[in-house]
Amino acid sequence: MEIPKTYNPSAVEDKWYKYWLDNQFFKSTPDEREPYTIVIPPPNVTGVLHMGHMLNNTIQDVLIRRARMQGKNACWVPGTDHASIATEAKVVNLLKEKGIKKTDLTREEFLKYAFEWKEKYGGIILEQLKKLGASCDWDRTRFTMEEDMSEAVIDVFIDLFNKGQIYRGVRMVNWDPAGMTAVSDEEVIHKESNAKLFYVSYKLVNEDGSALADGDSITIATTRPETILGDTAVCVHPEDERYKHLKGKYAIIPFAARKVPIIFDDYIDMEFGTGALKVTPAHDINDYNLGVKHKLEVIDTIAANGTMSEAAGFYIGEDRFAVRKKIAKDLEEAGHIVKIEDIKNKVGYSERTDAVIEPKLSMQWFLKMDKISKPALDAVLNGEVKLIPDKFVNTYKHWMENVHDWCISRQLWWGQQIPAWYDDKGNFVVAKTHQDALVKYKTNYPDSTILSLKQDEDVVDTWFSSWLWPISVFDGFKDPENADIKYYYPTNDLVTAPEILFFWVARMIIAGYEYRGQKPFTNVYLTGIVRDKLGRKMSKSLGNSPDPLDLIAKNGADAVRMGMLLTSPAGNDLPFDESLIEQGRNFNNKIWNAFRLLKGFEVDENKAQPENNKLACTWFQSRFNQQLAVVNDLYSKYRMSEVLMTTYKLVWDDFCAWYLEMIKPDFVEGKAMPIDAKTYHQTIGYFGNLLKLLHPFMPFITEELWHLIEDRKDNNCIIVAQWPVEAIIDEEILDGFAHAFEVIQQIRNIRNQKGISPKEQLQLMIKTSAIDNSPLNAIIQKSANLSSIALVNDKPQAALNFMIGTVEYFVPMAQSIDIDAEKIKYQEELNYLKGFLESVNKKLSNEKFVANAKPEVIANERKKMEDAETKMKLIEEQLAALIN
RNA sequence: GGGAGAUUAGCUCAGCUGGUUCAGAGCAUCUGCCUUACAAGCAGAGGGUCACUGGUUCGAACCCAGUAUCUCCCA
Repeated sequence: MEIPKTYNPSAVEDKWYKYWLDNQFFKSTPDEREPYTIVIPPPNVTGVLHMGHMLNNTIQDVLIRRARMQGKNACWVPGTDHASIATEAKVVNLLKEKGIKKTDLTREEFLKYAFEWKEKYGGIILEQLKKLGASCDWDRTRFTMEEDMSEAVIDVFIDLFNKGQIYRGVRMVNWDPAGMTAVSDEEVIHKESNAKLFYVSYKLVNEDGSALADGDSITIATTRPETILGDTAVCVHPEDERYKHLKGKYAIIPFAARKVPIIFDDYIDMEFGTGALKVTPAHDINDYNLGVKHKLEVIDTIAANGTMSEAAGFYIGEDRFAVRKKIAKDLEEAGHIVKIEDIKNKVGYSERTDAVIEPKLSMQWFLKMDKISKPALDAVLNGEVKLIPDKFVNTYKHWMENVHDWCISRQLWWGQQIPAWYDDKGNFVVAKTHQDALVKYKTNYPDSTILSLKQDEDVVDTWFSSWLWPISVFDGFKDPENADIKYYYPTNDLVTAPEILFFWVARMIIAGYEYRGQKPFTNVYLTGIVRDKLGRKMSKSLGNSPDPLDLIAKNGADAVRMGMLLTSPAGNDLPFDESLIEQGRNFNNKIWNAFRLLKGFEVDENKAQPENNKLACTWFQSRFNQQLAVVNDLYSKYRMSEVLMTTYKLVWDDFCAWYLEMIKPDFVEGKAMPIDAKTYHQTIGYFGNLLKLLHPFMPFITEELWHLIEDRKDNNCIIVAQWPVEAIIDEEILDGFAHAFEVIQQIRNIRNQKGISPKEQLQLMIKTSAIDNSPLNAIIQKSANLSSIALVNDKPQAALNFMIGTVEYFVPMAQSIDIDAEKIKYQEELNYLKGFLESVNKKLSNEKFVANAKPEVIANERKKMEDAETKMKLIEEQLAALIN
């Protein structure tokens, strides 16, 4: 059968994925082996696979596959989260297209639509992960809104409420007028934008309303004139000379004609604007704080949907941004505008709907964070939970030490409904069911005759369910002593993006200690953000992200996986370029062709193993073991791209370029000689070991070749093959070959410079007294295509020379040798060595160096000196010979 | 405004506790090759004032201070 010259992944990948599934290689159940567990960061149920997922899940799959090969019981739990805001927005839009308004539906009807939507589209992203090769235990797939997981969320809410950790309160929240819900601080994206700064004059009056004698107005600066109608004070700095005389005076709000006090507070930045700030406690967090401090009236002039409310008194029902323009014009006409400046400021946008966030006072549920977060802070500081890279520890610490209470309610239907039950007077109890609530209510309010309570309309934040993920995927709430949770928890590694270090990772650690008394995972590997060439984050909205599935279809999953991991050190951004995938594809092809070579060998079972091949085998064995140790060490440090690069070079350079060339049989009269059986079988063994090292990165091609290179039984798959065991490294052999390779490279270099074809045989002479490198001479002879290697005492006539270490080599040349060029070469070398020797001598003659440096450092300097002197002597001899 | 991090070859990155002939890797580039596994390849080569300015030290890419630029987080 003819083996194609290039590797074709598309035929291979689906076949093996199905084979792995059919043989249940991804499946995990508790047993006596050591567990190795990863819970997936559940992708958003509305999501489709993007480059960030690719990176993230490839890393998880690499870790899982390696652990599996190490004989651990590897369990990767997949699933999705319900993403309240995003999903509800999707469903609302879908209904709108059908002509159905959300407000016309009951909660139950709406949820029915939402679940239908989830059933239809919610699993897409998981199917896409399969194309990538993700070896998740799909039987364990979970969803944050499924019944058991939701029950856990409600139980946790009730528990925390009973512990006094959850409270209800009025707070300034980030209101998303499009989503009609509060969002957390972390879900607000601040963007720089161009704005206008309006300078507006307010009339000043005395307490009794009479005009002031001197000057009659104060000018404030604001970017939000539409909030003027909610102003309840004007604030200036107590030290500000311009305004000191206004103590006890009042300002009149335009249009509203309200009389509000001039207050004094050193919060004010005297430099900004006019140094006078209009105070709108209902619509700005800082103003709100001022309002609390100075006991100001709060007038909420903007309604939930972003239009002016009744309380505004003017422009009622009109959108806030329309009103901004309108009121500016009206103020202008009324003579209140002093000037308008262009400025840049930061405006908050909702991560989910992209609407401009409106700070708004509203009644929300909060989780107190001060006490509950303490163990989670300690765990990271004392290294019980490791962040990789550890530079994130600082960020984590800073956040956890300044943590705000967590606003956990959302004004949505898609999510777990808050288990709080109200009577018509606003009294409430927290309970799991209506029945429980009534019982509790009777106890708390024995005088009430009420027969039914109304459940809170809101749901909890999605993170309030996903923070339980590492516990709830193993049913650790429903059945805290079950076999799964006891076996798999705490999990080992979590792989996620730094963006959600706080809203998810920190909170999972908190929940872990609160509910299991244990960390949820040991290592948190924080990936970078995948960016395009211009440094922009790859996102659907920018349209700068290639479709991962197209990339897979075009290049194969193995090539894409490799491309993703080639340049992605933990925590650093990954500037993605399709050429990286090309490199992955080329590498696949290289491996494929190594296989073709091996498969093409004719094996002679009776032929004895030649010395050359025996040596080559010994060398490769040691080289492999040496690099295996490096790889294992790099894995332990989670340096994935370095693992990959090390393996890449081991395969390409050491195995293909050196080893295979050494053992490749000669051609005699146009026909390849057979290879001896021993070398052949050893080589197949090495190739298998290399495939194992590659498997976590390139699962498909390695599985394919695993089966093509040898006949194996059905269950003998590389996915479950044993990871190679570290073995002895013969340093002497490695050094000897390193030296031999240098000699070969020098000879090839000479060929290149002199334009001598690789086919033309050359001679090599080695100056004796040098080390006896003879066992490797045969190898050098073959790889450099030499007719002979001879030992000589003196430099032969008409020969080029080079030095490796302190050994001199000569290559006789039929061609004339440019003596001047040779002289210059020697002279340059000599000059370099002179300078080098000088610097070494300077060190050694420095008393302080000799006194302070470590003994081995000094010994090293001495050796450097000696080596340099020997070399210089040799070069001087050669120079002298040339001149004669 | 506050905090964190970064700056090393054309690009993307390593460089541990300051000391090995210490300035490295991959890609890209250049030169020569379609040599019987692979041109998605082979052989070889050239690229750097380690952002800048000072300091500490016998010795600095590495430690310290300042400056510049960039990124991220928070307000």
